[in-house]
Amino acid sequence: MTQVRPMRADARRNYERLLKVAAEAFAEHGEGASLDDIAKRAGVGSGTLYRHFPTRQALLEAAYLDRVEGFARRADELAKELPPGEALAEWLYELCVGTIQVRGLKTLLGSAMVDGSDAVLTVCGTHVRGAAARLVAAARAEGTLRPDVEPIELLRLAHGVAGAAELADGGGESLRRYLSLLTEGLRA
Amino acid sequence: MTQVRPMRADARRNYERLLKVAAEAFAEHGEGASLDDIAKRAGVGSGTLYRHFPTRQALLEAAYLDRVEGFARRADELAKELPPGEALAEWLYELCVGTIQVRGLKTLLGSAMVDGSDAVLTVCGTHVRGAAARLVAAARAEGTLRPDVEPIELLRLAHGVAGAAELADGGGESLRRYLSLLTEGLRA
DNA sequence: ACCTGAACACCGTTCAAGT
DNA sequence: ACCTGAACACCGTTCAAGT
Repeated sequence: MTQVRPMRADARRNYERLLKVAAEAFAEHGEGASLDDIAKRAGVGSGTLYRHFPTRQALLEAAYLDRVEGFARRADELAKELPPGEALAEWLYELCVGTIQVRGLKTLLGSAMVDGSDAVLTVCGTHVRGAAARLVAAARAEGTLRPDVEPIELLRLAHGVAGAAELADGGGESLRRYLSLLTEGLRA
Repeated sequence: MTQVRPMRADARRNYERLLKVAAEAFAEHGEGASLDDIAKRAGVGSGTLYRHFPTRQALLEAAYLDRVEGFARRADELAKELPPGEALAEWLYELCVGTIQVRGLKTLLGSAMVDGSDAVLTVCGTHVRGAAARLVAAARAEGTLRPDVEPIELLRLAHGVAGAAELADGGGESLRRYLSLLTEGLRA
């Protein structure tokens, strides 16, 4: 393990300002938000932004890390409050709401669900996959979930359903309906 | 109805070259393909591109119109060959394959499925919604499809599932599985 | 009527100069 | 060690000048 030296005071200040501004900007303008604009709003040269976050993806991940951790914690909360099947359903619902409401989070969560060799060990991916795995295991043991469905598949399908609901009403009532269509199936 | 005067010969030539080049460019680089590049490759000034297609969306729609019409025709073919439920399933599958394989088509089909007041009467939307409506009506009459599912909902869900499959393996084997999970449901 | 391409505004990214 | 901001390349869009 490499030692992480503490940042210089000004660097740390810039880093945190960037994170805060970036979270706002991505939420407002989506994942395509202007990086130059983020640097300016944070009162920082554009080079500084690139020093801290070499790619847009890195900034996106850092900006929403706490939110993603929130989802992971929420999974365990729900697991205590509800029977496994309902906990899983509710968690997926809340995940979808976040996906739809916070522009930029969709891309981030999506990239945590791709089967690309490198993206698998992304911090964000670890959190969300872990949480899903715990909920799925419980629901399986309870016997309410098809035993052949993998956690990651569930995450991807929910991600897709969030997209479908977005097409319908930009995240209004249809989300709950579409999620229930997924769990119930389409057969007569 | 407004009379459509025939285009001047050079205009028509440019129009068609633009369509051809645009279809290639969108397929290769996705919906974000450089418009300037498309104009150059078509041997045309950038202003000419904007004259014919005032928005990127307009160009996208024109470039893939024949493909979308192809999907509509395919729906009727399948309706003759297969029992209604299977025809619907197969059509949705093929639609998803197109969505995944031809970059740019995803955005176009997606915009044909949004519930935005203006997008409803888009040419592309009319085609694809009409085809879905016919297949759904038959499957409903046959009794294999939940009677409360609207055609447009099915299109949106399939679109979402295509996205999910894209996350999995970029459009390989998982598409069939995810579509069947949707139709079968997730319950044990 | 239609086309061209220069002009403008904007953005991402790099890097030499500064502290 | 870190920051700044000018510089470069690229892109979308408009519009005056041309045929």
